[in-house]
Amino acid sequence: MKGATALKAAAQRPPPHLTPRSPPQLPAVVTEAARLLDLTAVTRTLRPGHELVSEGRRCATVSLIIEGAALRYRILRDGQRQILNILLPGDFAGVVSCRFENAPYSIKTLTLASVATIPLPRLVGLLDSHPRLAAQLFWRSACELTMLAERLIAVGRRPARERVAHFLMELLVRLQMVGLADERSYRLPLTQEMVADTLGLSIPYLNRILRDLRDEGLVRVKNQMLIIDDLRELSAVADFEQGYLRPLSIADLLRGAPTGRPGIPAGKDLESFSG
Amino acid sequence: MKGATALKAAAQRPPPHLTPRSPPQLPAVVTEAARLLDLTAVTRTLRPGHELVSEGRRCATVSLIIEGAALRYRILRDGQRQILNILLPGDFAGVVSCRFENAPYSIKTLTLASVATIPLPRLVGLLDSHPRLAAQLFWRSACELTMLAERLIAVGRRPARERVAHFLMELLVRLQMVGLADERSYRLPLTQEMVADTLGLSIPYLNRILRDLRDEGLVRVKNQMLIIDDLRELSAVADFEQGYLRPLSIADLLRGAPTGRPGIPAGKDLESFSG
DNA sequence: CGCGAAATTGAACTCCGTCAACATCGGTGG
DNA sequence: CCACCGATGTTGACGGAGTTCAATTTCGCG
Repeated sequence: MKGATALKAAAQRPPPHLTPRSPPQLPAVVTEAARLLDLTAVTRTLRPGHELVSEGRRCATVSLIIEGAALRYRILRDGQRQILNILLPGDFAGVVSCRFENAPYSIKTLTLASVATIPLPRLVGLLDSHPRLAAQLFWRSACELTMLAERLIAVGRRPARERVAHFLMELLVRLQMVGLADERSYRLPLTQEMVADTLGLSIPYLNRILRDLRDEGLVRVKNQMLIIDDLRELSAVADFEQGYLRPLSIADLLRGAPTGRPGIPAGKDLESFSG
Repeated sequence: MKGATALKAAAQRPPPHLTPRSPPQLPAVVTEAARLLDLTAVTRTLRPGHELVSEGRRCATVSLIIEGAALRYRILRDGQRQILNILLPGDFAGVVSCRFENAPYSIKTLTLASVATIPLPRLVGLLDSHPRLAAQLFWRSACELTMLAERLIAVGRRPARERVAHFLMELLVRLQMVGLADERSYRLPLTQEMVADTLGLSIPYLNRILRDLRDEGLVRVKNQMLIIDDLRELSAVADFEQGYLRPLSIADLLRGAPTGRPGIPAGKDLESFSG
């Protein structure tokens, strides 16, 4: 699982967790950034629960998630937890945290995961020597900001029910984009506690909402599979507009208008980075 | 107010609104990014309420805030508003929105403001030709993400009172960093409605919290001046750690440990970008 | 089979939103 | 200089969305 070829290998091997329905593809990972990292990063396989970044400590590396998922979160003084985002294949962990003397957040693998880790000084060097990488990462950050903002909107102003529906829809689209979800279902390795901590809700209330949605025939959870029975309705309940997950290609930024349909984000950019 | 020298001029001229107490300084703005933008951007003076970015429309320019303040927000289907962040001098507006066919948010000037606007294609070109600019903007985005994340934590898991205190503290530090606040007071051109929409609270409840804080001798609002009477206590109530507003210098990222104290962020980087 | 984690449900409670009225303030026109 | 007016600030009463606490069940896994 170590070595410089792990990135490419990952694109051909089925992820052990977050098992895909369709042929296991990791589209976003095959890009300039990933290729460059590939040359200098050390790829490891980590068990679930491995702490990639520890709040309060210096974070000196950045990791690209190749397979599996991770959570970025903060524990408050009263013990409550706020999960900030869910990292999927193609996302970076540690970019945020490494800018501070003390990492403001923790990042922990949710599943068995393989990650490519690069020392911070080396990343800085890469940015210096590969201008296009820096620009790509910059533009990617805009998408990451969008996802966070959308979460803030949901937590700040959406009622709990809408919030849950929105979250489930976002996860569907994000997982679809990395080939880990089919048309209307995906594997959800999240406990209800995690979902509650993501959405700023209590566990019992989240559970009730989930039951309501199930009773109304919108979604079901079987094992860890989430099945959306009424996509249209769930999307309506969620007030979900998937546009914010579909950035224009960087090439399109050069023109006044986009070339192709924005629905297909050219599959060229990486996903997002966190931590 | 137009022309290529406006940026430098701004550093010597007192901002008409957001009046500074100490000598009017705009430290963060004097950097590589600002200098480069200076060459190609058009600097304008905008009245309060001018919409820099309109939700749902294509955003084809990015603007650097030189003087004044702006708000980035979303209006929900039921008419509610969530303010995502407050843009201060040194912040960019539109970086996020311009990545999408339809801008996901609106940005509106809060005060009289002067902004340097650059067409998106030109910015893309600059990133291409000036690698260090891209890297700087990339690292800046990490700070922007941190601020958003911190807001999400507050809205998701902090009780209203703590949330308000935290917000007031954050504003204090941010304004101090651009020379617009003194030791424990600043001018706050925000209505209570805006603060409520920032923190996901209702106006009456926010008002009550403000009254409580005032009755307890923690803060006062006179005219539009916010005066913190008990900084220690407010900070404690807020569970406020200002570290997340003080990134390491990019130079420090090259080493395992920082060179100077992180409390002084080398004053070299730009602030944040939004929209 | 048995154990700990996670899911589920109920009941009581409370933080915070909604609604509505009123006060205050800055500006504007007479 | 005063009357007026819309926007903002302030307060009270009430209700409800969501939390807390606690118990029970189910599930995953050894």
